[in-house]
Parts: sequence; structure tokens; C-alpha cells
Amino acid sequence: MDRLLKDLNEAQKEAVLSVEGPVMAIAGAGSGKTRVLTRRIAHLIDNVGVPKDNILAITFTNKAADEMKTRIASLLSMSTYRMWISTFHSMCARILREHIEHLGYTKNFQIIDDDDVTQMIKIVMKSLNLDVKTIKPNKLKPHILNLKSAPETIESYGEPLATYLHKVFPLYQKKLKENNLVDFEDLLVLTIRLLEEQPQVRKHYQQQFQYLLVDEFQDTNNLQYDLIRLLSDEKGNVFIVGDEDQSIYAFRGANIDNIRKFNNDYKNVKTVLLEKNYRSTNTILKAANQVISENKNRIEKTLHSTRGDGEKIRYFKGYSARDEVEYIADTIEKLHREGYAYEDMAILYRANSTSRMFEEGFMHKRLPYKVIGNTSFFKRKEIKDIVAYLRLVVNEHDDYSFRRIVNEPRRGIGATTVEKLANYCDNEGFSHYEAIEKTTLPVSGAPAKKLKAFKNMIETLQKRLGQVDFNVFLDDLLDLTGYKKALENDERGDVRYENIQELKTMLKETENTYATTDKETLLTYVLEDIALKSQEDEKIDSDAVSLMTLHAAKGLEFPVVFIAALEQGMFPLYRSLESSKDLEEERRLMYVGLTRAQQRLFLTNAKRRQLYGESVANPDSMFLKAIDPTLMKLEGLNREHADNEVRYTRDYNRTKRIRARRESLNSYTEKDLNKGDKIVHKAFGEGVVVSVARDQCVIAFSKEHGLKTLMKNHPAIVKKEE
DNA sequence: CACCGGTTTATTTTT
DNA sequence: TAAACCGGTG
Repeated sequence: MDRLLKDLNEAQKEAVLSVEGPVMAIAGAGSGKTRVLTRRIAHLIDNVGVPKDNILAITFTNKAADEMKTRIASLLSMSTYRMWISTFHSMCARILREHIEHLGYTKNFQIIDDDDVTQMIKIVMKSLNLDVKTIKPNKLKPHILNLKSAPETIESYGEPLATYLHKVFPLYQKKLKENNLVDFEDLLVLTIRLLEEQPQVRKHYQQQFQYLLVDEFQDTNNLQYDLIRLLSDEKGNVFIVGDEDQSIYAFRGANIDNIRKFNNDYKNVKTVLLEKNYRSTNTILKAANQVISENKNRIEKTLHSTRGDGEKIRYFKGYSARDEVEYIADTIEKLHREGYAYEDMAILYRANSTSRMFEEGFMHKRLPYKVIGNTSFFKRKEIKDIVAYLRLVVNEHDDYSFRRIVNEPRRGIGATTVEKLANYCDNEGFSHYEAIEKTTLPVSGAPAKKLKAFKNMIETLQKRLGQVDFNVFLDDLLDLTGYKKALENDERGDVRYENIQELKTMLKETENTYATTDKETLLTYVLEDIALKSQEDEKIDSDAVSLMTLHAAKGLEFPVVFIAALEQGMFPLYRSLESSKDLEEERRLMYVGLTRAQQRLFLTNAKRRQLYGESVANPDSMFLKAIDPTLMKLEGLNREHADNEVRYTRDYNRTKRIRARRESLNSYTEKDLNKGDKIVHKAFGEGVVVSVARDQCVIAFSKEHGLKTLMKNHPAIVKKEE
């Protein structure tokens, strides 16, 4: 028996061996889909004799792509260098690097991240004199990105959004192109356009990619689907793996319907069902099956465990969130004493904000933890600054980067100067960098000199780039720009400097990975890596409990899993309660959470918890109720109180109540405050007005608060009736 | 441009 | 509650 096949089950084997034509593998959680994917690729290369360049494997994360490469490399003892195993976005970037000139961009285009998109929208809105307050750039962003992938028209967004989008969207796109920048959506959109408009390019790639594999197919969006279609037209040797029950990114445009579409668009699709689960105990799987079976819109599928029944699920209900933390912390310590490592345990929750209570509690107890999915390394200010410098060195016409660092660190080029420059460029069509030398530029005196000095500095850096290696270059950059000096006066300068050093290591590594010696090309590659790898690499195997959102847990597994805050409103979230579509996605999220657990599963919640400053008591999550009680051992408050009725009424009233209260508070303060009046303050309690001056007043509170100067009509102040 | 104080707002986000 | 954000002021 072939060594690539011998430890696979029948379904897995079939998935690996069905090489020709379209194949759809429905892979339940923990059914060994990565194994199937890697074996299939290895089989194609080793047994079928397919050259490795003719295979295209697409994943959703860099991590998954890296893992796949590593596994294939070790299966076949060969190098996977430059193999087409990558994310959609990396693949597009790679294709566009070659051919983007057909579309009017230049080869050294740069990729901007989400924060940059927001900034860009802000800039565009300002230049259109649009009010940034009625509709915030951040609100507009998802719609703008959506417009690129969804078939909807701007009108369908309704007013006032439509008016804004009509103005902002075209200019946003124009600005990006002028600056030779692309956002994440553009990577897909432009690649599609390229393949559609350039038949010879399309042919080239269709011929090259004889075999396609797509991981996490349920998470593909419309553009990604189109891309697969375009690339696979010729033969239709497309292998997709997915699980509709694990589709949790619909809010980002993922379209489960792509699975059905695939069945229609490709002829004679072979379907393989992977239902054998190698991860969790039967008890855990039963619970997961019970939860997910409440979703109407799905194909029936039941996972079977190979791991026995295992322990009962524990369901702990505390009085308060503090109880919940306490219970989890104690349980973790207990399990640790029993032999589980901290890193074997994970706490999952719906919203990031929940991590806080655990962080506080664990810090206090000296329990080691790591929060996964924190603000990424590449989003830190100092890193983005240096990246902006590097981008400007690669492409001096990148006005966006120019603006970011022209006065960072301070070099006396203030907002007024930059505004003048930007206006001038808008009218004349120059890039900011070019405009500095123009005699008609309406900037003179000191600012003009400083701009010229800045330009000279960038020129010097451009020359240096070709002469020295990256280590030296980055040091030079830090010196020349004055960035290093500025860090010395920054109280967090040390950390920032450390981060920059880390970036330096990355640059150095890439220098060794790519087979080019041209520094500029190399730098472009590095910048691309940085842009596409926005997620910080996992913390080096520290033995600590993982805290993360359920979304972040996808694709991972842990011997011990806690799912916290299982209350109606927290999970599922309030906002999803009214829409069955949203609720089904929440339920899939719960399914993903449950199926992360290998051996022990703990479900917890609290009777009352603090939410936005007030104490709320929400009923148990409906997901808990979906699980057969005989699978669970109840702990904590559970047994005394039968507080099991699911009701949402208080949540409908919540907003109304708050609004009503605010209005009543406001109406109170319409009345004038005078010296000597007694008042009650929301936070400081009772007090007496000492003096009044215009709209402010001084109030004496009890001694722990003392005298306070406050706005007279502040809603927190209520006048006490005599 | 740094600070203060008041206002607003509180999902998830692989790329 | 708390953190981000905005606008006014020294």
C-alpha cells in the first residue's frame, strides 16, 4: 500500500484519489481535511507525476498555507519554494506583480490595510467637504469594500448612505490608483479584471494550473468564486473542501451558496463526505450535533467520534461574571495539577470585550494567559511609520505614505503646508513629491526649504538602498529621518525601538528567502509580505492559557475548552436575535466553538453581569438549551434556580428605557441651578451648588469627592426638589 | 499641538 | 463603565 494512503479512511482515500474532474469534499470538524489536502497534493506530484508548478492550492490564512507547505515538504522531502500554495490574496498579488501594467498600475504597487482604507476615506471625505460626523469613515468603509464584491447598486443602501457613497466611492478608487495603491478587495477585483480582459494572460494561468484545490470553501465570497471559475475553466480539475456548518464569515461577504453554485456550474461533481471525527469525544460531538441540527438551512450530516464517550460536559452558572472567572480559573488550576499544560486550554467568547474580565482575574491570580488576535504587530504606529518610509523609497509618488511621515518625526512641515501642497497637487496633477520642486507651488520660506530637505533625504535613502544591506539601510533610515532621535524622547521609545528591530529581522529574513538581488524588487516583496501578513505570528510556545474569540478559534483544537458568557444577548448577540439568518450564523459559531474541544468541555455563564455600566440579568443562551441535559453535569447556580425561560423582552425595552431616562434627566437640568441648590450626581452622589458661572458650576460633594467644577446642564446632575 | 472636558458608542474580521 | 473621539483653548 502506498505510504501516502495507508493511514487514511475510505472516504479520505476517495477524496485523495479522485484526481480528475470537480470534487467536493464535505469535511466535518476534525475530520482530517488538512491531511486530505496535503496527501492529495503529494499524491498528484509523486504518483500521478504532475509538475509542482501545475498545482494551485488556496487557503484562507497564511498560517494554513505555511502548514500545508511544511507538511508537503516533509511528505515528499522536497522544497516547496515558489509553489502556488497561498492565500487568495497572496496569489492575486503574485499574479498582479507580473501583469498589473495592463490595468494602468505600475509593478511596484503597494497593498494597504483596513486602517489605511479608513484613513483614505477620511481624506477623500474631507477633500469633498463632506461632514465626517453624520456618517463616519468607519461606517462607510464596509459599504465601500462591499460595493466591490456585491452585485448591489449604491441606491440599494438608501439615504443618506447612497449620496455619500456616490461621492466618496469613485474618488476613493481614483485616489488609490493615483497613488498606485490597492486594498484587499482590489487584489481580487483587479485580478479578475486582468483575467477577463487579457485572454493571453488568462490562457497562461489556465494552462499552468491544471489542478486546483480550495480550502475552507464555505468562506469564499463572490469574487473568490469568480476567480476560481476563471482559473479553472479549461479542465475543471477543482477540488474543494468545506463545511457549511462552519461558515462564520457571512458578515464579510462569504457566501455559503457558493457550495450549491459549484454543484451547478461544474458538471458531474463528485461528492465525498468526511464524517469521521478524530478530534473530540462522542459526548462533545453529540452536543455539537444537537446544537447545529436546529439550523434549518443545511444538509444533514452527523459526525461520529473515534474517541469514545469521555467525560460529561460541565455547565457552570455563577451569580456574577466574577464568579464565572473564578470558577474557570480554579478549574484551570485543578486541571493543571492533574497534568494538563496551560497551553492545552482555551477560553472562547463571542466578543473581544469579554477577554478583559479574564485578564484581570488571571493577572490577579498569577495564571499565565495569552490573548490571541490582539492588535497586530504591523498595526503599531512605529511599524506603520517605517513601512511608510520604505514605501516612499520604493515609490516616491505614494502621496498617502508621504503624508503619513512628512512630519513624523516633527520637522516643521505643519498641517497648513501639507494642505497647500495637497490642494496644489489636486489641481495640477502632480504627486506631492514632484510638486516640491515646482516653482508655482504656493509654499515659500522655511516650509519650502524643509520640504526640499525632506525630498533630498528620500533621494539619499533611495541611493543607499542599492548600496548596503537591509540591516545597514534601516539603521541609516532611522538616523537620517531623525526617527531614532525622536524615540529617545518618547517614554515608550524603548519598546518601539525593539519593535523596529524586529521588523529589521523580518527584512533580513526576506532578503535571504527570495532569489533576487535587486534591492528595490526585494523591498517590494518585503512590503507585500508585511501587508498580507497582518496577523502577528503566534507567540513563541509559551505555556499559557489561550483567550480568544470564537472566530479566532476556527481551525484550532485544544484538549480543554471553556466557552464563556453563554447568555441570551451575549451569545447569541442581541443584534442577531431578530434575524433567523444571523441567528443561524451565531449557531454555527457555537458549533465551531464546541468542536474545538478534544477531551474536556466547559460551558459557563452568569446570572447577572455588568454591561455598559449597568447590571443586567439575561436568560441562559438558547444554545445551552439545545444540548441534552443528560450530557452535562450542572454546577454552580444551576441547580437551585430554574431560571430557564428564554425571553428577550427586557432587551427591546433597554434602549427605550435608557433614552427615556436620559430625556427625563435633561428636562430636569433645563431648570436653572442656583447657589445653594441641592443636587444629586450620577457618580458623585449628593452635593450642594457652591457657585454658578455661565454654563458651569462648582459643586461640593461628600468629602471623598470634594469640590467639582461641572457643566451646569450635564445629564448626570439632577436637581433635588425642595 | 497638547490637554481638557464633554459626547458618543459600544460584534465578529482569516486577507 | 470605559474608551475613543471631537472641538475648543492655552
